Amino acid sequence: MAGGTKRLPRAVREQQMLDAAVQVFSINGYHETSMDAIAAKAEISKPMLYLYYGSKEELFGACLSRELGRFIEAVRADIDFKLPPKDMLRGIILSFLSYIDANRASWIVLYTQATSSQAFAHTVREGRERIIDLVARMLSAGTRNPEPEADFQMMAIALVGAGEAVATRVSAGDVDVDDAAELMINLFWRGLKGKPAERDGVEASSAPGSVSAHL
Amino acid sequence: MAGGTKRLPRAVREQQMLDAAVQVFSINGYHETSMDAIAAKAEISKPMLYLYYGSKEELFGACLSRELGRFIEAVRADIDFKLPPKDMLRGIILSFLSYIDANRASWIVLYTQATSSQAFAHTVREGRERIIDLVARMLSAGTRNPEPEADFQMMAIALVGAGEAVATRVSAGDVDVDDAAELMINLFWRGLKGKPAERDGVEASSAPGSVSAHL
Amino acid sequence: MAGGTKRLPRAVREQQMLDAAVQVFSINGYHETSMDAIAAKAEISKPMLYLYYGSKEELFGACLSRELGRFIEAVRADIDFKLPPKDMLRGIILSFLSYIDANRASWIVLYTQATSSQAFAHTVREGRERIIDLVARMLSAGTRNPEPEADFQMMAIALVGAGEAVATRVSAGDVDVDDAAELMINLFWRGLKGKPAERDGVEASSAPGSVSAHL
Amino acid sequence: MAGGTKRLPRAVREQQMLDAAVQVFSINGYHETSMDAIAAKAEISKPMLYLYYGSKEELFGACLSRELGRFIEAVRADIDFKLPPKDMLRGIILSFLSYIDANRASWIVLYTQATSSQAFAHTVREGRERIIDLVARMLSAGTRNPEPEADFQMMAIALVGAGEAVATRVSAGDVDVDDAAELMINLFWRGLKGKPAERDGVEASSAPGSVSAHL
DNA sequence: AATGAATGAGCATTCATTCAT
DNA sequence: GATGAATGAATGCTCATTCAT
Repeated sequence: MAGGTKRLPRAVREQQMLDAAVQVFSINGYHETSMDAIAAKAEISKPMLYLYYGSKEELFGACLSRELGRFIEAVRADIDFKLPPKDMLRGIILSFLSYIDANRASWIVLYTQATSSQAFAHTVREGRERIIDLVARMLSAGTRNPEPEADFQMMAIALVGAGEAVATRVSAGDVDVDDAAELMINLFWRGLKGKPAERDGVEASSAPGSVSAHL
Repeated sequence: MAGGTKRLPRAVREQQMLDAAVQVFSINGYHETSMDAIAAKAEISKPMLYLYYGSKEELFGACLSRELGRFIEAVRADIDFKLPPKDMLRGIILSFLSYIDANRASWIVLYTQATSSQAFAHTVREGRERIIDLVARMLSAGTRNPEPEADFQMMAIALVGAGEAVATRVSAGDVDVDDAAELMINLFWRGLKGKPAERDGVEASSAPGSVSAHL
Repeated sequence: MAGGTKRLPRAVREQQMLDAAVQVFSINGYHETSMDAIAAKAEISKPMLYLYYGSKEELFGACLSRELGRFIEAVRADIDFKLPPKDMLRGIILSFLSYIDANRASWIVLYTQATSSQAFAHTVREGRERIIDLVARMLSAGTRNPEPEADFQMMAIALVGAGEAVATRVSAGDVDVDDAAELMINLFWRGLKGKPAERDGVEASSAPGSVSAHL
Repeated sequence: MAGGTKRLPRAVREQQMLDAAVQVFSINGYHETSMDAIAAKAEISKPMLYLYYGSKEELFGACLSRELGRFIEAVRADIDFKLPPKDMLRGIILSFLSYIDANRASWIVLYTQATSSQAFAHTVREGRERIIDLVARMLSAGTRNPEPEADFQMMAIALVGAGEAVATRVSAGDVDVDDAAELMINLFWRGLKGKPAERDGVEASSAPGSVSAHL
């Protein structure tokens, strides 16, 4: 009734399939999703899926790549290396969380799914690495001292990890993006020692009410 | 005739099975692991597995619970709420990372696996929540001001997320536990504004060479 | 109703399966036969087939081997190298044709099937080679002169080829085993030059009525 | 736009397709060959195949017929019923083996393939029958006595069977055509009783060195 | 208490075949 | 005349799960 037996150009079908696949995979997970289900969702026949993507694994890989690419692009595009450090940090955190908030179903779950099967561990790891590198570069850009490269990398890992965790809550609808972002910014900017009520400006590490004073 | 058919007390059998299951699950993942493989590893018959655990899902759930419990217990046991804030932070981070370092195969992979299937999302979320609560309470313990409960919760989420990300690297053997711990402590304690290089003592937020000065 | 859910020892089931498989394969051919069909015929479930034989190919291979073995054994057992040459020839031809006559469905068709898929060409070739060697040895045993080995081999190939062709007719019910055997014996014994009509004893190559006299 | 879409006269296309089909079928076998593969080899689209031949089965049938026809024609053309019997025999054997030797890929394999699927058993049987009739007629032509028709038929079956077996070796490159032909001629001409070193002329059934003396 | 034997149900994958252009 | 796009229908194979012993 809806779609049916339309003759579509290759490129269109590809996206149609990927859209359906991302959707179904993200709901049921990789293993629990059958090619039948994807075909049904895409309103095409199973052979088409195989014709275009070869196998379930490759199809998932294609989903992963597309989503990964979009995500990284979105984050990268929002970074302005000319801004002051803190604003850069704010920018990347907001970008990160916002993207995921706007693409919950697809991204987080795909991301989650992908980590479970060794077959995709590689792809995900690579994708995450790119984000981490981005963040590490940002950290590195904020300083002139030759801090050890490895340290920035490690910090980036922690930051991104924190971001993912918070993002998961965001995507689950548990928390508000802006609140979460603000909190992360403060947390990472001045640490637990100087925290957190102060929204900005006053950076007194000994400000009254700071957690650090007591923690 | 004789071989293999030992009559073991229930409790022993249970652990024997769980040990085998954890091991196989952690290597191959939940879906890629067959009950046959587990039975073989445990050197018992499949019906035994079903007799004791009812289903694959329940068996995995049992693995998850046991490992989760051990992990949380290990971390909790290492926290001393009477220590000064920073030492508490150091303690929990070290405890967290050390445990995972020592139990890589089992824990991280199980953890990873568990997140992929909706069936276990609940259990994992619950387990993580307990850790987060622990951390949140720790944060809360460090202050007297009535900071909003939710903020501590959020911070804890970020902290634990960072911890998990770093732990993954630790368990992969990519980084050294102590180095990672030190870096996290500094990062979280004084934030990016503060200088990570300094190992301790000197907490000057304006110390030369601090990342914060430039980032 | 008939077989059902009996618990049979491994060895029995194996034969039961092989019997069914040989039967179905021989009727429909390798490719046209589905594992479902075999399972149905054997009155067991498909997983059993896989448990016992691993794959369709292996199952067919097992059929092939069993039938091949039986056939070769039957022929070999009937050869008496102490008999006079012509009697040996008669013996092997009769044995060959009789076996096939008595096991039509299974053997010939299997034989035919097997040649079609490259996967089994090897096995069949090997089996045929054993028969050919047997025949070649028989030929060789009848002479003292050092005829070139290769010549006996070649002759054996021709003989066996003729045997297979005739056997196909026998198994198709087109001709009578004894008539066919007699004719082959005469043909091969004295060649086209000799008279095929004579049943025995009189071997006069110039006997009136011999084909050779005129062909 | 330009490439590949040549408008060819029907007859040419038909041969082009058949050539491709024969080639692919002979390499991979009937079942293992997909229409896609044939279309690709013929450098046309699949619908063309269906337009011209209706179905895979019919296409294969067409291949079979063409090759069968060529083969029979080749053999028939080489028979000269006016030659003396033995020369006729020599002629047909040489013709038979030579044709196959020169057309290995196509013929033997097609032949082999065809026998496996019941769908073509008929066609092949018919083709073989024509060869057998040819040979039977030749045998019959060599004699004046009214031997039972059936006996010539039977002998022809054996002869052709032997021929096929030897031909298979020839086509496999295992043996030389001329050697094989010479051996077959001798074998069939004077039988095992009077054999085989003597190339010709001397037909003494008791010639020294003959297998017959001892076999 | 313990297991070898057995299966229902499902899933990825492949083709021969056909429209719509 | 020629084809890219599309599919219905099978089929091999696996696995969680359960009896009968």
